[in-house]
Amino acid sequence: MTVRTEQKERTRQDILASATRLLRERGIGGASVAEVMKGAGLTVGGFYAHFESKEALVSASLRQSLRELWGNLVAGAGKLRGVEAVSFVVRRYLSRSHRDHPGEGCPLPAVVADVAQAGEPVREGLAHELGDYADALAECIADQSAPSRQRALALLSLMYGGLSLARALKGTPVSDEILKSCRDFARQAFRND
Amino acid sequence: MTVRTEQKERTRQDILASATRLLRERGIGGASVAEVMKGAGLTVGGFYAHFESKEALVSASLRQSLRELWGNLVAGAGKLRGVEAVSFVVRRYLSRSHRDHPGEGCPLPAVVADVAQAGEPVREGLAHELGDYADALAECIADQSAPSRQRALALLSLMYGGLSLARALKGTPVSDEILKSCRDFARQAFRND
DNA sequence: TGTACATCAGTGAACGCGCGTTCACTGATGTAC
DNA sequence: TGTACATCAGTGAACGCGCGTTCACTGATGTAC
Repeated sequence: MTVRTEQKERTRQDILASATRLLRERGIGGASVAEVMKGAGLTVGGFYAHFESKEALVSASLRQSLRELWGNLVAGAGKLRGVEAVSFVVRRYLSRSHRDHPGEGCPLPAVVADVAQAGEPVREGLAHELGDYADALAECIADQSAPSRQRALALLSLMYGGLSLARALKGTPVSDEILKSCRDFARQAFRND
Repeated sequence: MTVRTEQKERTRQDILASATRLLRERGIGGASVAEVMKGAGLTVGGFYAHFESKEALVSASLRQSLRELWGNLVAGAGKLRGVEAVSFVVRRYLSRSHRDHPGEGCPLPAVVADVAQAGEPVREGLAHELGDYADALAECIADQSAPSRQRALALLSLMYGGLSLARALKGTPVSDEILKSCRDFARQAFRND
């Protein structure tokens, strides 16, 4: 019994991992159920024994990968505070490496436009989560002054926007320019904190 | 002869206008050729007499609506310079009204993710155009110091990012927070210019 | 230990649907004489 | 001015395709006696 359910849980995680990679690389439309299952070494028919629908899969994948990415980012900053924490975070998030490997990075650029079209529950879920990341980031980037959720939200928007545009313009000189400009802009804004 | 071609050109503009509205509201996937034609009061079959493919339509629509939006934005700032120009631009672009009426606003949030998946020509086209807007914006937001394309690119990323996230979270308190945070962040960053 | 049965994770063909694109056709407009 | 023909913008049915989802089935694993 437990052996069976353990095996099934492992399979579920395989599907989730495959979905997460494909979602980040190609977006919701580009990650078909059949390809997700293929990526997990399975065939399409078995999918609905693990998830109620594609929407449920997307929702689960998004929550997990967002939490992982932003958790790592804030944890990675460690004891750094103020402009040093900002510098660390943008150097990682707004890096050419992050731009060039969407499959292992932030899922937001691939899904935000679709979320805007999605139902209220999805949007509320993401809102709640982004709020949490903003609070964590606020504490991390605060120095002498009090943590500012407002400035964290703006920094988050700048990072997301810069990465998304840089990816859309990948292969052109402007793409690199955008990454660098956003990194510098963020550092400068937090310099006198 | 000219009467015929004039009529046809007018029809082409109708199709383009319908496409532009649908593209901004629903993105590339959500704007089917049939619906675009219906929006122009036509039926689907006639489409290919005006555009070579859906991709060509998207490309033409994107170019036109981007140019219109950013042209208006910079022109609207008029003689304002420095932080006052920044303030004007973000008050317009990062407004609740802009967030709530995608059909008449910036097309970037609806298409950027798809552009990242598109071919090199599309990406290069957008890169060239964004570079131009950045240069125009740089001149507009410069004060005593020299125009800085770098800071314009970062401001552009912040605006795009903030609007996109605010739209994805529409209907939640975080959405309003993001708009305000980004406006304030931009103004503060250009205050000592 | 061996046999008969129950369970259930995963298979793969099939479904209905909407998409981009094609094409034979229509009918109003313009041209030739 | 009137008639026969040519042009061509737009119609609407049809195509092939990939999608999300369903379902009858398979075969390995676990249970009962």
